[in-house]
Amino acid sequence: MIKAPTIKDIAKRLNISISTVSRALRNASEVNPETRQAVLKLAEEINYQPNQLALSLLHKQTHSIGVIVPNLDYVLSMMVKGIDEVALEAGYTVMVCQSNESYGREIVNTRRLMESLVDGFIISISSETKLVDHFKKIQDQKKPIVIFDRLPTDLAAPKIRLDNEDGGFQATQHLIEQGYKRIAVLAGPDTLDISNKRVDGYLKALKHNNMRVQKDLIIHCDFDQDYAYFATKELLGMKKRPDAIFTISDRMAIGAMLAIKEKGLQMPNDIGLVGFNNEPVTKLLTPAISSVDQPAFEIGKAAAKVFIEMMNSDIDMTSREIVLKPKLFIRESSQRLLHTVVK
Amino acid sequence: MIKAPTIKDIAKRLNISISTVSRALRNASEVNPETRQAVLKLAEEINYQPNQLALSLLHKQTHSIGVIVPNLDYVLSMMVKGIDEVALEAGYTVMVCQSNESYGREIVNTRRLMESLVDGFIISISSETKLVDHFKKIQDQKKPIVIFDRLPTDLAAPKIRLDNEDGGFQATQHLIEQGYKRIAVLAGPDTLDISNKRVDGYLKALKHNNMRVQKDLIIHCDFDQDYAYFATKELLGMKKRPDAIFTISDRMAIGAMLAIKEKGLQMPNDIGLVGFNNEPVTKLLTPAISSVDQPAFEIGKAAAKVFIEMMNSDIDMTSREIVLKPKLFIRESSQRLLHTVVK
DNA sequence: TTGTATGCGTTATCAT
DNA sequence: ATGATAACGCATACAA
Repeated sequence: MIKAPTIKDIAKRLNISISTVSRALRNASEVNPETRQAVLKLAEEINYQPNQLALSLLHKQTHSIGVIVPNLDYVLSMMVKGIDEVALEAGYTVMVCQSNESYGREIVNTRRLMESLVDGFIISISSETKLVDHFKKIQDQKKPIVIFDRLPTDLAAPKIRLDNEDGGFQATQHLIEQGYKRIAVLAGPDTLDISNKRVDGYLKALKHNNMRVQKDLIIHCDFDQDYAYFATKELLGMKKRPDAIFTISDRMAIGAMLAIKEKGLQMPNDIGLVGFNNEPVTKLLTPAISSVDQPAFEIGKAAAKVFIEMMNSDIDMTSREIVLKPKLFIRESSQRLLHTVVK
Repeated sequence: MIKAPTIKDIAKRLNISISTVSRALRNASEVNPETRQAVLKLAEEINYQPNQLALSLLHKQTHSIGVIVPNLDYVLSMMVKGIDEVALEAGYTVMVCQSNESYGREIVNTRRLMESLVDGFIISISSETKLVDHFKKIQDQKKPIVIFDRLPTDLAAPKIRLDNEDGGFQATQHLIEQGYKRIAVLAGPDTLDISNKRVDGYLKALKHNNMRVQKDLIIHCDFDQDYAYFATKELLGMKKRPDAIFTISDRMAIGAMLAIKEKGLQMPNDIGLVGFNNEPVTKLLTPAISSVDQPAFEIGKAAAKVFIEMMNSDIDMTSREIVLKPKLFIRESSQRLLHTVVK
């Protein structure tokens, strides 16, 4: 390992002081033009790169953001892309760590990022995470945290999220308008707010239409496709089976779809199906699956913008909450009326 | 911003020297047990965290790896997961940056990561990248680079990759065995080795079966689904249209599939289709698409392992090349014989 | 057992 | 216009 050249090396070879070199390099204050030229030339020659570690130590800033996400599925990777976009623009480098939906892993990631380098965090929590002490420790060190997508309870930090309740409402309302009467919902883990909010929207839609809520049509399970498959099999085995299913992710919708096909039921006539996330795959399946689209890229961008703002100002933003609207894309799996009922 | 506590603070409050504090904290050498207890207690109390920046500056190591990928699609995000797994285990933090298939962006990412923090790089190049000067600069600074997935020409670095030629061969050989006679290939950008190698495999299979190569059945286009769609439309408009298509990604296979369906052709009878990557979606489509699976997670793990090895030893590994084997998954889109011909 | 001094690479302050 | 020096937080060789 040959040591990278430093200003000291330049100073030595040019027989001038390191302060002069430093100044010449940064075009600061008064430096003899000839001296500067010489410095610049030599720097170029030996491929001098300032040591950012030293600078960071000096300025107590690394210009990097730690992003912790539970996974890198379609939606989250779009969100990360959004974060990346804005961060890069603002001169920040993004470090992405996956918690793999594990609380322990999330703690490790947090510590590693925290210990070392980042100026702050943009976080979407794992499905296992209930306690947020590891995040509070970050804040104890006065580093900013922005929360996006999945919200923990009990953390004073700006939040950027989808209007999940509205998403659940739109999906359910649509199914109701299509004449479905017994609508089941495959919800995710009940530890997650995105899960619960979408169910809230579902409940709200039922209420809005004076429909009765049936507890046994609300299934909490993992986000996993397989879980959804088995849960759907159960649902379809009921004496009075549901005639529509709203799943809070497209992965789950696919699991449900497999179970439905296996049972020999036709979508949308025998049963309706609406997913969530609007993954590209929904368009490609037969039948194409209706799905609630979320502006993932925009959510990521918004999160990064708030982060940058926090870094650049001292005003308290912990109560800031930005809510973006979802949009339902109606496809074959749920459209059994040619003309949607307009109310 | 309240300043984070340092050993200096501890030393001051305990009226001892910072070196003693330092030693007590790290259980190093001889320290009076009482002194140590006091230090540990206070450190705990004020939530002391060592400043890794200072340590990094001292040791010239950050224990972080810069990973640059063109995007975070299914395969690459699996690979990154593999890298993450091994890196975490070895005490490294992974910084992921996306180049978005842009040469310029890749340079920026490289510089940012390089300038600041990482001990080395694990890289898959963008489709635009032809020159690798920005990578050579890294090596000039004696930081290790491991290349995975997509290989640049002209860079002396260990490489972990799929046997792409074998993948292309398997796919084509299978189509031939199914009796397809005019097999087209939708190749990716001809700047990418993964693209060219898969085509090489295609050519090899044709030759192996004494079939004639037809230049106009080899189409180079973007990895994009839309490009594949239009390219397929062209192919199907030919006087003597192909009776099978091998696409070097599943995204492209989907584009091809849409064009095929639009034309009213049936898979696998009228036309066969084989994709690449074995994305989960291939199983779900109608018909399910045959696809060449790559051990993405394993490739990522292997890349990280080599990286760690490079960090821990001085032996030259630049000529090391690890090649993992793909595996064809045969599904409806290409299987028109009930029993595969065994040769 | 503990303290002092130096260095990691850089910038900023104060002299010269 | 330029140089010397302190400081950032820590580890360590050396001195006591």
